[in-house]
Amino acid sequence: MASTAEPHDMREAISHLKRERILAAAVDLFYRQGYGKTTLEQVANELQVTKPFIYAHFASKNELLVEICSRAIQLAHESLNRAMAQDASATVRLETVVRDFLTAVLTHQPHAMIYSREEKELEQKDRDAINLLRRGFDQRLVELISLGVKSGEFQADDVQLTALAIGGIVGWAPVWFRANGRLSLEQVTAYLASLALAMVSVKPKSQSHGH
Amino acid sequence: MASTAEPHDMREAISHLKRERILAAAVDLFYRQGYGKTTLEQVANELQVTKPFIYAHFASKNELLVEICSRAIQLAHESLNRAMAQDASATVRLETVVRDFLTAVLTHQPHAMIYSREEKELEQKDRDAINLLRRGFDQRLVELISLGVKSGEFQADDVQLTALAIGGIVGWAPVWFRANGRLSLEQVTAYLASLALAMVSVKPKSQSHGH
DNA sequence: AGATAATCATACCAGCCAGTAACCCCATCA
DNA sequence: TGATGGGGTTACTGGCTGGTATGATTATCT
Repeated sequence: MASTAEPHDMREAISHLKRERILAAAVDLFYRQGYGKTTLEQVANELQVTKPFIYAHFASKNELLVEICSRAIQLAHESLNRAMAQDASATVRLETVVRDFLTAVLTHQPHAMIYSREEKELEQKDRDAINLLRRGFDQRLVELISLGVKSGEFQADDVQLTALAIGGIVGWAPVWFRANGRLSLEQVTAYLASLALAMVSVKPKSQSHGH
Repeated sequence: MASTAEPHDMREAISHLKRERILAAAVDLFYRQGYGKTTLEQVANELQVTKPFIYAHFASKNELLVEICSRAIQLAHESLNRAMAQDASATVRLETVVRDFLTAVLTHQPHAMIYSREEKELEQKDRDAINLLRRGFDQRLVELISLGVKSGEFQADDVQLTALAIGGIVGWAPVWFRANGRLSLEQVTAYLASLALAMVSVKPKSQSHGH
């Protein structure tokens, strides 16, 4: 009787594992080829299985995309929540937010790219739900910058535009970042965060950004 | 006999006009629905014609996309050339480059968005040709910033990353910009240009950004 | 071991849509 | 008014691919 519980957990764990594998393969192919040019058979081949295997775990090709995009946003939001949770000056918090958020989108670069590229391929309702989250990011950034302006730490004539500009630096990073490039992920995020601070007129604490 | 020349010009002009109309309709639909979800019949409907009409002017659906993406880049490059041509300080030139470039991508917002979204849908060689141009933009920005650093106008520990950050502000703008939004295009470009200058530690000439 | 059930492959279907072939209409000329 | 031809439509095809019905294969339980 004690043995009946474990197999059930096992089943669940295996099923979960398979879902993850499928998603990983899909992410890889969608990232490299684009959603439209990727067939489910290619995804299956990558896993050495066949199409029905995928349909045993996902209802449709579109569901794969939805799951990938949702995760992209969730990851971003989690990092945002962590960064915002700390109780510190607006300067420190903005620096942390940019760094953490950049870390999230760059460590999950394919997810981020797929989301921004294939957004239009989603069903309407999925788009709406996801875009709501995006609005949230910009909104929180606005609030944070406003806070810094009020406290006298920041200087910004237009907090909205400033937030969007910072969003641009972050959102564009997955386009050009290469994991094995000249600079490490930490160096990139640190430097870009300092640039974000410069946009709100925070003088860089003249520290080298390492090498 | 003098009448034979004009009709030929006419023919050409008409053919050109038709191409432009087709492209305009395609841009509109690709922008709103995405390339993958848009059928050529929809494009034809938009123009009150039928599919073969399109094929009389374009060899394939893909050729439409290539043309649109090429134009996006060409427009950007032209504005870049104009801005770089002037003989002025690095500060003035960077300000102009960012403004002009932003103006280009925002006045042709759909082109810019289609290009960045559907890049993967292009044939390999088209992608290569177009991406070559993009590299050029970043490269020129790097050179310009380096120039400003040498002249003492700018301060930037890493000119490459700084250029990419500016590229991010510009490249991301079409994502959120709304033509009938709170701020005019001129206000947006002016403000974002000032933010770009702030990133290279150029103090804003404390001027209001208008309303 | 034999029944049962879950899992995945084989084999297939159906619809959508890019691209085409054949025709038609109308303007322009003789 | 009849011939010519180019521009456009109607009507079609063919292949690709998302999705599925069926069956083989293997694990699980009695």
